[in-house]
Order: sequence, then C-alpha cells, then structure tokens
Amino acid sequence: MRKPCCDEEGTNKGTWSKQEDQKLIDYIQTHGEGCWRSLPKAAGLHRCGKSCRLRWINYLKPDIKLGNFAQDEEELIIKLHALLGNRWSLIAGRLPGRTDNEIKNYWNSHIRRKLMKMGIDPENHKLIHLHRPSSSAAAAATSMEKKPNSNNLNLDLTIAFDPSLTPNPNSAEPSHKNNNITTKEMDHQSQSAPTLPLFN
DNA sequence: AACCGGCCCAACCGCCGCCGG
DNA sequence: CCCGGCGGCGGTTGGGCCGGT
Repeated sequence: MRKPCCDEEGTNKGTWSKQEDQKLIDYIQTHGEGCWRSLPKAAGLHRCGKSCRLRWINYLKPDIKLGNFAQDEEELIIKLHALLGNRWSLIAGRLPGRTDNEIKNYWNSHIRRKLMKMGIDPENHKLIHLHRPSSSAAAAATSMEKKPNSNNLNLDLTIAFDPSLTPNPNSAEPSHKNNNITTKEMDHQSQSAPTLPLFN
C-alpha cells in the first residue's frame, strides 16, 4: 500500500503564509528546483514536498503571469481543449506564464459556464439539443453559429465542430490512460509546427 | 444587519508513469 | 523483469468572498 505523502506529524496544511513563501523562494533561488521530497526539511518548511512543488509552480515561480485571462488566452484555451480535452498541463504548455491549475480553475469557473450558456457542451464542444431546435439553448447556439461574434466570446465555433481536428473522438474524456499524445510528442509538434491547424 | 446561496480559487488527494536499483 | 520511490497530473474539496434578498 502506498503511503500518503503528507501523513507526517506536524506537517502544515492549508494556505501558505508569507514566511513560508519566502523560505521556499529563498531555498529554490539558492539551490534550484528538484528533489521535492527532501526540500521541505532542507528549507525548514513543515510542508510535504508536493505542497511545496505546487506552491512554487503555481504562484511563486518568477515567470508566472497572475491576473485575469486575456480574450485571446481564453479563445486559445477553448480551442486547445477542443483538441486535447482535459489535459491541462498540455494546454498550459501553450500558454506562457499560465499554470495547469489556473487554467483548470478558469475553465471550470468561467469558460464551462459560458459555453453552457451558449448551448455548447463543454465536454465535446458540440451543440446541445440539436434535435430540439425550439429549445432556447439550441436557438442561442444556432444564432451564435451564424454570428460567432454576436456576444463577447469571440470564438470561431466552426473549429470546435470539425472532427478532423480532434485526434481522438473521446479526447474530452477525463482519463489520460488512453492518451495517445505524449508530452514529448506535443513538444515536438509545437517545435515543428508552431501554429496548430486550429489557428488557420 | 443578517442570512443565504453561488462562485472563485488555493490547496489537497489519489492515481499513474517513469526510472533507478 | 520486478519493485518501490518520486514527480507529475487531473479531479475534487472547502473556506472565503460577494451579491441578492
């Protein structure tokens, strides 16, 4: 049985204090990232390694871009999600300064709701209730399809509906077990083809 | 002013893949 | 080849905030 990583007595949980942040920053600036397991003890932090890694990657790293998402970032997230599904780390890799956790939160709190309002299933990026055109959601979605710029979400919906752009029709499934695209492959793709077909 | 419900988001949890022994 | 440790990932939680009543 795998032991929980944070079962040690006296390990802090919850929100990080400024002092803890500073200790972590100081340590990483001196010693660099890595060996998260032993980092807390070495840095004098009563945290588990995972917690330190998460805090550093999501908030303390110098190149993190905090604050609201720009319109183009939002559009990019939607397009990448249509292509990659819930593979947040891959999506984050395409958005400099943004983290997977931040994108995941933004998706779940903002974009998902926005798509639902537009009558689009956020899981597969298809119209909801196409068989019931009289429903308000479908009517709104149909309207959106004809006039994609008719509200503040400036997204070309035709992209989301093109199945040829989705390598795995079940790409929106939560599991990454049957994920045929590895991080390395994605990196290779991004190097060899900086512009995804989506953006044409 | 008090209460309530919904939203936001930082952080935790548990699983999986990779890698070294 | 097998096993265990570690890092990474996505899903989920829960506390705080905010607007409405």
